[in-house]
Amino acid sequence: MEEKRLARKKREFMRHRQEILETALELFSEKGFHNVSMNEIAQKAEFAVGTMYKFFENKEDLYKALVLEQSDKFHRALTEAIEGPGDEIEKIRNYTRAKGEVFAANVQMIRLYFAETRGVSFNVRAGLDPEIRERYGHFLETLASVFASGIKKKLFKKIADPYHLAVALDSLCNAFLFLWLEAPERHPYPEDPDIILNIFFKGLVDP
Amino acid sequence: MEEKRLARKKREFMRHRQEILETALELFSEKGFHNVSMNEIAQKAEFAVGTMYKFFENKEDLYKALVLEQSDKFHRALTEAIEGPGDEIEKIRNYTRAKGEVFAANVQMIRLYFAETRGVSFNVRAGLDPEIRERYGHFLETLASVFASGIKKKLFKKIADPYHLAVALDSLCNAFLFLWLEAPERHPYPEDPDIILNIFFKGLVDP
DNA sequence: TGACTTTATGAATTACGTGTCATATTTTGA
DNA sequence: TCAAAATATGACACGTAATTCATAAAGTCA
Repeated sequence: MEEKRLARKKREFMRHRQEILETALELFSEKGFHNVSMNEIAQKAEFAVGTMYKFFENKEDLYKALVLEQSDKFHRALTEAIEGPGDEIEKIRNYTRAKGEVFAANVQMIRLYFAETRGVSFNVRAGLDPEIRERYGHFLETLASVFASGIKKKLFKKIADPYHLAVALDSLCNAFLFLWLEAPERHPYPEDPDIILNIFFKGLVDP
Repeated sequence: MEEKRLARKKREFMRHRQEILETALELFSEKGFHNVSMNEIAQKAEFAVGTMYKFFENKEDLYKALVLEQSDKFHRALTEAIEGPGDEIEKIRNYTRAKGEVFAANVQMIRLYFAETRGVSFNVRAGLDPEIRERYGHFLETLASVFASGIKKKLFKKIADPYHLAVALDSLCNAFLFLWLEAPERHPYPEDPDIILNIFFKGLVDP
């Protein structure tokens, strides 16, 4: 019974922690790290300020936990998409679709995610960047390997280095996500991944 | 003689103002708006804190002046590139080259510029965004019109809406600039714009 | 239920950064 | 050269927000 009690305690602890993270996500994504106070988070999450520090060492720690957790979710979804079945063209298509879907379903995360992965991370003095960036870099490598094998199989023309292709595709997805974020009704991307695939696959001028 | 003196004073004032802006650029681009104090800028620029307030109303005002000045420089260079001579293909090539050149020559600005144009602007509460964003949006329209006329002349295939093409090209440039920023020796872009043009013009799969 | 342990609370402490202003320094013009 | 005007200075007043901790509340178990 001792164990069960501990387990319940632990579960409860984790649930509370999660509630705080969710609240923090809302606030950080709306206003940015420096424009949100611990008091504000505490109030919105219905805890006392002091209680926050039972869950996280300090504000930066809370922020890091949040970004790591979220980016993990993203990278899992994307990796799954390109490691699923299908040939290389299919994988690229799946990746593009998955990226649109995950982001559309986690709008709040988009700003935060870009702020951290795109190197404009002015939020946390140091320490977060490396972890996130490395994970992001690793993911790009995985995507690059899809292009590499597609080129080997002659499915793709060798118009650029595979890693560069990965970077290019990813950046197109990001750019269209931004458009959509600003004016969802006017832009097609997460709805219709072909917008991106057309540009990427077809090329602008005749050979 | 009265006038001349005023002119010299004015020139000196402007020079000092410029020095402060340059120092602020270094610091902001390295650490971000919130992690740089007025004291720090003052010290590095070799002025007293109080003096800073002779040049700028407050910290936000200084930041705005900086970003506006810099983004102006950028947009002028880019607009020039696409409004210069040559057919549409040439213009796109010029734009891609110019973007690489301007950014390579203003490395410090890159982070700041992206932070503001990409909408991850958590830096300043409000007011700056609209101006910069509008200018950026306007610039994309100009670029889009190049694609539109290229399509009309059948120089380009109509694989996407011209505005989307503009967004796509711009985002490719940005992505490659980031790569270069992280590891200049390993990445080609500002040196060799064809990396981008290949991807953009050729397309990955055969028609 | 009541003594004891664990956890939550939020007022108080502490740290820090902006912006001010009385004073010091420099410039100007006689 | 010197007094008046203009300008620069930086110690400090002030506000804000992170973090702590003495105390209150809740939970545990005999």
